[in-house]
Amino acid sequence: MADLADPKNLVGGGDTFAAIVKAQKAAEADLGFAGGTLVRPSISEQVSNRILAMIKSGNLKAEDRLPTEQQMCLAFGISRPPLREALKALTLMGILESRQGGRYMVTDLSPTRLVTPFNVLLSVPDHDIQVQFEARAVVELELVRFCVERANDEQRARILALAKDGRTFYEDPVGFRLLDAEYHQAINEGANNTILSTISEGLYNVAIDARRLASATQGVIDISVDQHIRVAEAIGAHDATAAVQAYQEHLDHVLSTTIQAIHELSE
Amino acid sequence: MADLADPKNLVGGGDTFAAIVKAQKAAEADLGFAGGTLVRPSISEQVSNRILAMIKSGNLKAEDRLPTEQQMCLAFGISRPPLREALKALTLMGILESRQGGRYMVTDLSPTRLVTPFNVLLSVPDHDIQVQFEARAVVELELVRFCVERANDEQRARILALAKDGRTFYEDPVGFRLLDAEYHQAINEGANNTILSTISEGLYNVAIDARRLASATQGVIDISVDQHIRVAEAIGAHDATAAVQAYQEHLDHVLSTTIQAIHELSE
DNA sequence: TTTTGTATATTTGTCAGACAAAAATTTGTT
DNA sequence: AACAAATTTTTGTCTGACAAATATACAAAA
Repeated sequence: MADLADPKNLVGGGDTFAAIVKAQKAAEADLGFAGGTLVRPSISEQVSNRILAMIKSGNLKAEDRLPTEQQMCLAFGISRPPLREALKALTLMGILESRQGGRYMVTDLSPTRLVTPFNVLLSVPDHDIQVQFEARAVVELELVRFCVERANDEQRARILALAKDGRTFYEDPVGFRLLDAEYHQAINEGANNTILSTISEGLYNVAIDARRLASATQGVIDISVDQHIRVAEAIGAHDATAAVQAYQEHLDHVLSTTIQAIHELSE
Repeated sequence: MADLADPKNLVGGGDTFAAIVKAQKAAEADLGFAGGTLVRPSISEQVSNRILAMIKSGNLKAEDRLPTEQQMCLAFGISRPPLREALKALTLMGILESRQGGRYMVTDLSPTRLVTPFNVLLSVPDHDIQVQFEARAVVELELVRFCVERANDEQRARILALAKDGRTFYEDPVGFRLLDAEYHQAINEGANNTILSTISEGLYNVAIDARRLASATQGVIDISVDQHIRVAEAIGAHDATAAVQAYQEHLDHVLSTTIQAIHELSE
């Protein structure tokens, strides 16, 4: 028990941090917590709500510059720490942005920024690969279908160009993953539904660790590139059925290689 | 160098992207990827991301207690203000909670809690609502289909019972919304895909403000109850086509009444 | 006149120490 | 052993200070 309180054992970074959490959980497992959440809002909470209210009411518009911290402290009648806690919270939510030496600014408030919470939703770990890919199939197949219906010629051309660029990366898994992300993003943009796109990106990021394994396997990239091109060509030809079918094959391929990579890892 | 970040410059050129990727990789290599060194964004943002990463990786689970601020300062090698900025940011996002004198804790991470801080900003124009319902249709129609395939008899019975219970609430909008949430959750459980269920719950909670408006309107609840029952009966009869069709009609109905309610509000 | 480089001032980022308020823990009493 | 009071711990807030990056003003050069 004493070692938990000893600061020397805590220095060194995140791994230590996680160890503390686990040790304390083990030590205090039986200490329950009553659910009575009766709290008066902290100053930082009030301030961030007031700033949000200003944005909602139009007193603060997108791209507006905020007063300096000093002025805001004076205006709200508080000190810097709680003010900064509020500003930082809004910054992390994608509502404000700041640069050292510069001033705080309201972002463009684009829908893409504001649907960020869905990415947090998906950050809850779910190690069931099948469930993950089933969810991806539901969301991404529909995105492909929308893309066939809605993408303009420029977007179609970009998707095809990105698909063909994949040939450059037959021997470069890291580069291919960057291209792959760009390719999927291009399809999402063509589908023109910000919420579904954000969900898709979240699912993609959840699966990225597994993908790192799979894409290092010989021959996986070639097949993926071919499938990307087939999907892109079907999108270019406005053929929804073919695009969806090709994308389904792609997902099946990624799923099977991912499972295989995981099995090989555990041997 | 700003042109590298501009997507437009990637459209036509076949291997433009390849060059950029290689340049980026070279730049990243120069920076040196010593995992422990924290340099680029502000400390509070880095700490926020590291805590989020711990949640994502499972090192921090829902309802876990965090170390004290002092211990975390030592663990991360930083001082209190930036640490508190990070903790407060996560608190306002509904990921952590704190009580003065107590300790920081991870919340239950329920979709409701995570979505609530954001839907202040998500409830504006018509086309956003269209996008929202389109996303709901994609996810929830597939959940209904899965539910038809996978739910056991007990789950089907529960769904039908909840649907019929709705008749009790013809004159009680508040009670009906509670029942409605339970009904949808029952379908989600029957579908047996945790990720899609989480997404569905998140979308449901984003729309709940608008729903409050709509469900206060005369005659809306009766129609919803009828549609709920039709969906439930189709699920009970293992008829996927009928269930999906009935649910689609339900979504269309909710969408139109929601838009109407918003329009009436702005007059 | 326009451009460019430099020096200054402003502003955010981070640190340190201190105290109040609320909760958690320990101690004392019955 | 159970309950109540006192002590300790922990978060919330304040003040002051300095470093780092940026914005600004100004002077010099084309």
